[in-house]
Amino acid sequence: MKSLEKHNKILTSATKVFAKKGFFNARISDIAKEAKVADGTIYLYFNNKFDILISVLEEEIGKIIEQIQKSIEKETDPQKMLTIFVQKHLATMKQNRNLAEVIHIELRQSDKLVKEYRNKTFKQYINVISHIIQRGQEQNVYRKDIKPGIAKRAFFGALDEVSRVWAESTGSTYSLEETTEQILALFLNGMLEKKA
Amino acid sequence: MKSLEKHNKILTSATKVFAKKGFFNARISDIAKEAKVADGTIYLYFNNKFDILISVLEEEIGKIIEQIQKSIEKETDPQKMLTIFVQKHLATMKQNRNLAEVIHIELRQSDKLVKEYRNKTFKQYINVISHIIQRGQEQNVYRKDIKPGIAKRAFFGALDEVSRVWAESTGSTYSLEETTEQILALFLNGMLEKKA
Amino acid sequence: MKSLEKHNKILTSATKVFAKKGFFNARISDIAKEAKVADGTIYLYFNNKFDILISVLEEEIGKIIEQIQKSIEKETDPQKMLTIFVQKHLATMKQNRNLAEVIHIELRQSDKLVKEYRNKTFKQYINVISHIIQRGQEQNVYRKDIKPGIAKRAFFGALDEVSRVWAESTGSTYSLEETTEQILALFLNGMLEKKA
Amino acid sequence: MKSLEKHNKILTSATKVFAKKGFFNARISDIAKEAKVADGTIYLYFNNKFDILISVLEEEIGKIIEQIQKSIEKETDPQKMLTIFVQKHLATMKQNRNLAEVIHIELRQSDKLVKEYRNKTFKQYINVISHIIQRGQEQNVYRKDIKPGIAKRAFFGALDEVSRVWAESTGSTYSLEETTEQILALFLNGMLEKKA
DNA sequence: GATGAATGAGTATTCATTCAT
DNA sequence: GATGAATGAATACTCATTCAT
Repeated sequence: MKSLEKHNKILTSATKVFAKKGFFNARISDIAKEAKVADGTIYLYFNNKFDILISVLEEEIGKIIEQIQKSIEKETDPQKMLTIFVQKHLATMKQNRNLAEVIHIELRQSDKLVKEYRNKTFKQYINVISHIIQRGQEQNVYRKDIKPGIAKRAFFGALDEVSRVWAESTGSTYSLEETTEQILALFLNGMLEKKA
Repeated sequence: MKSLEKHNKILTSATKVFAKKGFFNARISDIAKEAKVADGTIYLYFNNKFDILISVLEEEIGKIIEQIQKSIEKETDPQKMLTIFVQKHLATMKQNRNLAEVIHIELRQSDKLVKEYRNKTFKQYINVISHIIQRGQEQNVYRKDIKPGIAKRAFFGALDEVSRVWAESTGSTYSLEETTEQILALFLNGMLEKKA
Repeated sequence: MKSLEKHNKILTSATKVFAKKGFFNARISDIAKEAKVADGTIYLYFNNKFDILISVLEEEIGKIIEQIQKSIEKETDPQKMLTIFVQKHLATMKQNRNLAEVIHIELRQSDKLVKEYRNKTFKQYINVISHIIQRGQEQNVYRKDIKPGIAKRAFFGALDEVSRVWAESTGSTYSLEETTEQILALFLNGMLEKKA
Repeated sequence: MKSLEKHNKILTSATKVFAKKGFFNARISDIAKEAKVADGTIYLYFNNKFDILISVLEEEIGKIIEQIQKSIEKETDPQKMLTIFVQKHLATMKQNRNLAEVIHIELRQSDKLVKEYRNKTFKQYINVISHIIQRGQEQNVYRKDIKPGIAKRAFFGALDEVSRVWAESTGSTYSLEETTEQILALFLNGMLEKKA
């Protein structure tokens, strides 16, 4: 049974096709061709077209979320945790353009199942940010008047939008290091010039 | 003119339907029913289904962008400009749930025409932010090491994500005033506790 | 709205196609072509392929059953009633070959819905026979040891099988009059030579 | 031979599945699962799905026909022959529900090959009846005005319909003995009360 | 202008059949 | 012989779009 190998091959192919055409414009035959299998073979591994999308979200994004969460758990210093979070998130998005595109586009779908997924696994990811902020506030590193519930969304939104440029642009853009540094500078110190 | 009235009625209905079902799951007959016209009537005002979406983006979002830009142009103080931008943006998104939903979801579409629109009108909107930052930097209000090209995206991303909560949530969330204040505090002063 | 006309046209065409190919081998496009409408048009009048079959059974057979029942209700003499029943049944079956074929073939389907129909409307038809027999027994016309519940089935089965020949055969067969006479003779007098 | 055993196992399983779901709704995998073999194994014993159906008709029904024909051949008295025919036919149908169901349903198929089979083997079976009647007429046991060509069909149709009840019903029905007796009484003596 | 019945291109999915192991 | 993963042809059904009224 070479099942797992083919399962992953289809998932990668689907990610590629979804990234290029979007879920609704993607054809099962496109994915099959990309994965070099017959159309029917796809249905040996997935229940239907939508199941493929959900699997991409669950499995592929799931892996990323897990990785990032793990690398943060080792740290205790909020500053370091936040830095790692930004670095890892942006690095992953820059690395895997197809997956980044799918996250940017398909995760927004108004479909009930997609929303369900978003509300389950994804919020968990965003909450990592608020936990870091809370810990930082307890340690008097972060300002107490910052509300973690709002800040976590602002922070994630910023990362998400910033990384979208990589997925959609073709030419050269800001580098990973530069972007990481700027985001951290922005959120940690703000834009205001410190008055003497 | 009766025509314009119907044109707008269809556009509003389409926005509502797109918000609820998403573009691909929306049926022309859904929009027709919502607008209380016959299916065929829609084709007297729009070329095709996609044209309706583009029109929603162009006209409805266009109006908003124009309004916000106008109210900012009157100001010269970067701090006030930024404050107005945040207030207006969030207020509009909270006011018009349907449109907010369409912006959140459909503006991400991988479709070529949608991307084209985004690259044209939308970037113009985002650039309002970078212009404000640049002006602030010239006036020594904002830090010079902040790169407006990255900051504008981070800023917009934050606003976008923060406002998404209103579109998708059913229960009570953070208020408009609270959110506006927090976003400004975050981006202007950063999260770091100012050491004495 | 020329709805009813087209509805019937599709129903007749479907009956013809079902008769020729059987339900499962019939293609929607076959029916559409036969009815000279587009494939999609069929779905304006029927929910799905199966609904067409059920409609043929319900509407077309329904009409026949109704007709036969009416012409019997006018009579009170069991002998005349039975004669009319046999005549009408066989005449109808000989007249409309396509419908006869569909009744013979598709009414046997193991499908749940078909069974449901059979159990509802069809039994009602068969029970006409047992009622006639009962009345005849009360009037001392028919033998009391005949059980109407079995006899009604034997009677119907005989008619059904006898009429199948017309639907399936291409050459000449027994005439309507001949067959009617024989069936009546058989069931009324039996095959046994009356001993003096 | 192990092969023959498996051949029969598949045939029995197919009969069961066909009886339950009907030929078109039956899946090869259903039959394979029922027979506890792999899907591919079936194709070592049969050419295709349709071949299985034909084989069920040919082999399974063939055996029954042969048995009944044999038990009749021993007799010379038309009355006894007819009695045996009815007894055996009904007994077999009541005994083997699955096969009875397949005969009732699938033998009606409009498929060319099925029709061919019916026209070949099956008519031979029905003709047993007409031969008995003819013999009875020669011996002055049966009335001369009965046309064996029509009567054989009426007779078979009656048996067929009467036995269908057993295949489809779940509750209690008329017993085998009762039904046999009634059918014979009906066809031999008719329904008419003998006037003194 | 407005209607909505009619159109027919387009596609996800099924499942009989094959064949490498 | 036996397996069951892989194949890909086949088709019911949908829905954007048209056009006669």
